[in-house]
Amino acid sequence: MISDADQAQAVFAALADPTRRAVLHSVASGEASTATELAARLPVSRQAVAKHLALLERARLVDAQRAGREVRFQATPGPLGEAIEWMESVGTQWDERLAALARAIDKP
Amino acid sequence: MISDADQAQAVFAALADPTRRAVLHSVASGEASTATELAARLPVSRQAVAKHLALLERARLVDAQRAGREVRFQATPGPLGEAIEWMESVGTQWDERLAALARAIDKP
DNA sequence: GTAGCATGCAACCGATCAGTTGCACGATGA
DNA sequence: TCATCGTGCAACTGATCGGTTGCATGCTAC
Repeated sequence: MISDADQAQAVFAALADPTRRAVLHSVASGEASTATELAARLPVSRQAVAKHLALLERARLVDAQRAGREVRFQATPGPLGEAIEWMESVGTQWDERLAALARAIDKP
Repeated sequence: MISDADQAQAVFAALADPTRRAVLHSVASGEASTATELAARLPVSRQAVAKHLALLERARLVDAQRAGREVRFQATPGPLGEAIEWMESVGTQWDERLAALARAIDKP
């Protein structure tokens, strides 16, 4: 089992690469759903796309489904939400810190 | 000028490393705010922390302020929000896709 | 002024990553 | 059946990254 922190980290790592984000975008919008289709749209080889899809699958951002001789991918919504939650929790710490600073300045 | 997409990408790349997330967490919560303080709390050298802080600063997640002979860092809330917006926009594409799929299944 | 502390800069190492090419395997359709 | 197409596996290269050590610089306090 992967912990929430590891899950969020896998999502951030997956989203850090521009090509991978393009792959995810194409899959999420339904423009393409197999490695070959994606490679035709992007300026990289099919193998490069396949590697990105494998990484996205490990991060649980996409899901693979075999259909005959081809493998179709689709986006799964869950993990993105967890990453957003993490970011919001850290952002809240920010805000509290800034609020505390503001209070400290207001009350001398 | 850095575009929004590049900005979001810099944030994701910054958040992909666990040590860097620990650094950001400590800075955001106000536990430590100089490279030396952070290095004392984390199992890495001061230089490693300094590199992480430089990267976080490039991603505009923290802000440096010189105070005499030391440099204090503080978190800046903006870019995290942009990254969240990007994730939510992609997530919305997901949801619309899944909704369309559900409609297609419901209406034969 | 001088010792001490925080920072900055540079070189280096090992690991990981993005990408490629080449080839083998399995399903499909004429 | 056999040519074709999509996929999977493996090896390789170049670049980047996280981390270290060593040394120089600059502020501070006694």
